[in-house]
Amino acid sequence: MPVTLVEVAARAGVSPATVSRVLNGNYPVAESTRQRVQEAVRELDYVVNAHARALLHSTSGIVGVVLNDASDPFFAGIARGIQGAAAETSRLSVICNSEGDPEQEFAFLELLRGHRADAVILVGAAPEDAEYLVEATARAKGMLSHGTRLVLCGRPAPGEDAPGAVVEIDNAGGSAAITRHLIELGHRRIAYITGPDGRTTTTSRLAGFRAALAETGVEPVPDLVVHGDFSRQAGHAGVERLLAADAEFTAVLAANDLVAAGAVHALRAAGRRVPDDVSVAGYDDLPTAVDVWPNLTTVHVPLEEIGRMAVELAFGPSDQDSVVTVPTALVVRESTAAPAAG
Amino acid sequence: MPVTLVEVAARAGVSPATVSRVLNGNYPVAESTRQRVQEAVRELDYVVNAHARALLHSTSGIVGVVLNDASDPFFAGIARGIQGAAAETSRLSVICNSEGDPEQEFAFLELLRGHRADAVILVGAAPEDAEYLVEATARAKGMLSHGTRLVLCGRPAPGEDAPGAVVEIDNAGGSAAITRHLIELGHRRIAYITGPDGRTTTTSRLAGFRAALAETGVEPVPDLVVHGDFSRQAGHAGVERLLAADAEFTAVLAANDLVAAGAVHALRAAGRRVPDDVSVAGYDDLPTAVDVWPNLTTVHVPLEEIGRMAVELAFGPSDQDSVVTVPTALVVRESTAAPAAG
DNA sequence: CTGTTAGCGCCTTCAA
DNA sequence: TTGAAGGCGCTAACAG
Repeated sequence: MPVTLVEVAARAGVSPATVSRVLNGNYPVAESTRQRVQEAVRELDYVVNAHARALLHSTSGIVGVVLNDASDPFFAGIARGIQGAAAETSRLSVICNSEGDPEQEFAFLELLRGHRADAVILVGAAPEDAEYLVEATARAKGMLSHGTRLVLCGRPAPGEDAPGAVVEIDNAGGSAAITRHLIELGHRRIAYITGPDGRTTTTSRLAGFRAALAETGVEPVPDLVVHGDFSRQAGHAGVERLLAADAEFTAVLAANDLVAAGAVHALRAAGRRVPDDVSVAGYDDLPTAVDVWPNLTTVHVPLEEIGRMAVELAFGPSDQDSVVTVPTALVVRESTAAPAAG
Repeated sequence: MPVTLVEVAARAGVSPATVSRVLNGNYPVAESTRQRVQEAVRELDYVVNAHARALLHSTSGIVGVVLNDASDPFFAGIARGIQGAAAETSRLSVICNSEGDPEQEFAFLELLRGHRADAVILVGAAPEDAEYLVEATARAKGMLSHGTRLVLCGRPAPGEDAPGAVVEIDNAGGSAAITRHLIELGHRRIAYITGPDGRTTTTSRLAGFRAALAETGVEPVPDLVVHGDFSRQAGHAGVERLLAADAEFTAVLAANDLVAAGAVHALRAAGRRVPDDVSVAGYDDLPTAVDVWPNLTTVHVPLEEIGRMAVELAFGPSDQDSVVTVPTALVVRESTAAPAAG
């Protein structure tokens, strides 16, 4: 039903080729002809068919983004950066929520390949099991060999031989920094509420925590590490579990700010003051970190910038598959303090 | 560079048409042939070119979503619903952040039209000026006449004659309900921090507030209405302005939860306890509402459901342009209480 | 059941 | 400076 270039040509009394030339502007056309064509375009409200164009160029102007859940503020921040950078170059970003499910992730990859996405950006932690790794690497090679750039964002490369660019977050470093902060304040018994099992982000943040303990000679207490995911509920439940077990701790380090928010909530519900009785620290510096009271001490991760960087890598010179590691920064606010004396 | 159907056909030793039939499965093909074709598809890692297909069908499997900012939890919630519903029918949702700028909004509409989006969903408040209305109505007609369904989501139809389906939120109703809640608690001097000027949502929420005052005979105090936008900063600044002006109020009603969070913050910074000294209420029931302490009394808006509904309207029977109004519900939590005696 | 043909809307030679 | 012709990858007739 939409208007075609031929109709525009007819109306303007020129050939289709001429219309095309006016539209693309990369070819000399007489001023008067150009005027007539542009008028016809306006009158008919014509817009080029992106598909027909994509068919010729075998490029679509589409950037695929696959992430767990775009309504999660972590992903939302990165997606925002991607979308902005993509829009600046007239590209459309297609956001796909995989719900963290590899099946869905692959299904979206397939769909995006069908749409001949110019690039696909995979955002967020990846599963760590071997099966996934093999499959993912194979997929990655498939995309690349079919002309779609692949960028991993917030996850490490699946293996040495896996192609594609990578924007990594210094999770271990940030986690170590915030752990040291707690230790410097005088905390020795620090509880840790983890992210979801078997994801790269969970592992590296936990590793940073442990590294900082080791490095400063603070003895790790296995019972103080409780499992969670990246949700507020996990933080709440984690603290409740610690409390129910009569665990002794003066600080809680959470896998992210959402978890920290839940932890603060549970602590308050149990009558513990934050930070007077227990310090709480988060990760990611999500917008919510300053809604929580007391405002969360956390690790800042430049989400939007990470998204923009991913787009740059996707469309920059692709001579080598670059790996960029984004630094993180400790942000001290109100939720951490020295432990109560005694 | 990607593999084409012809190559698959060559490898399988059949004609392109046969491959097409196997792929689409809507035509009888001998089992043995099918096997051979499928094997070739696998070996070559072939995926149909969605553009070539779209060219034939003049349908693209793309749902365009235009909103202010996908990282804003309000939009994120709706977008999530849209994305889920779209994915269930193998459609790709394309999210475009217009930053609330009509220019950008129109630019995206254009882009999406170029991609022959099957439907476009416009999410969030619309500007109220006449110029925009005219332009928007014209655009809407353009899309429709070119075969793209249009759904407005969280904004009223631009005019009687404007085509397209609409999912409206009962903003005035929810606002009135929460205002009545405050009045019933005993509040008479209620401050109101508005959303951004000249947007439909701002207007209708404010209207609901005023209607409830009128209906219950509480005298409105113009000085207690301060302007804001939908951000935390606005809430903070709004309260600071009220305080600086020595305004007397026992409750603050905010245009949304983000604003309410900022208001709580500013009140606490000024030494006022919430809800003991001042009650605070928000709107939208965003995830953050329960991170704020005290947990926010607010109006629940079923964001994800609204998104799903928009998709249903987009692809449902289009005989008539339906208008659905989504009800809202008061959620009483901890941030509101009776005013201090005296 | 399978192959051949034509054409979706556009752009890019090649000629004029 | 402009027009005519062919083809991008796929599918829907139409034959066989």
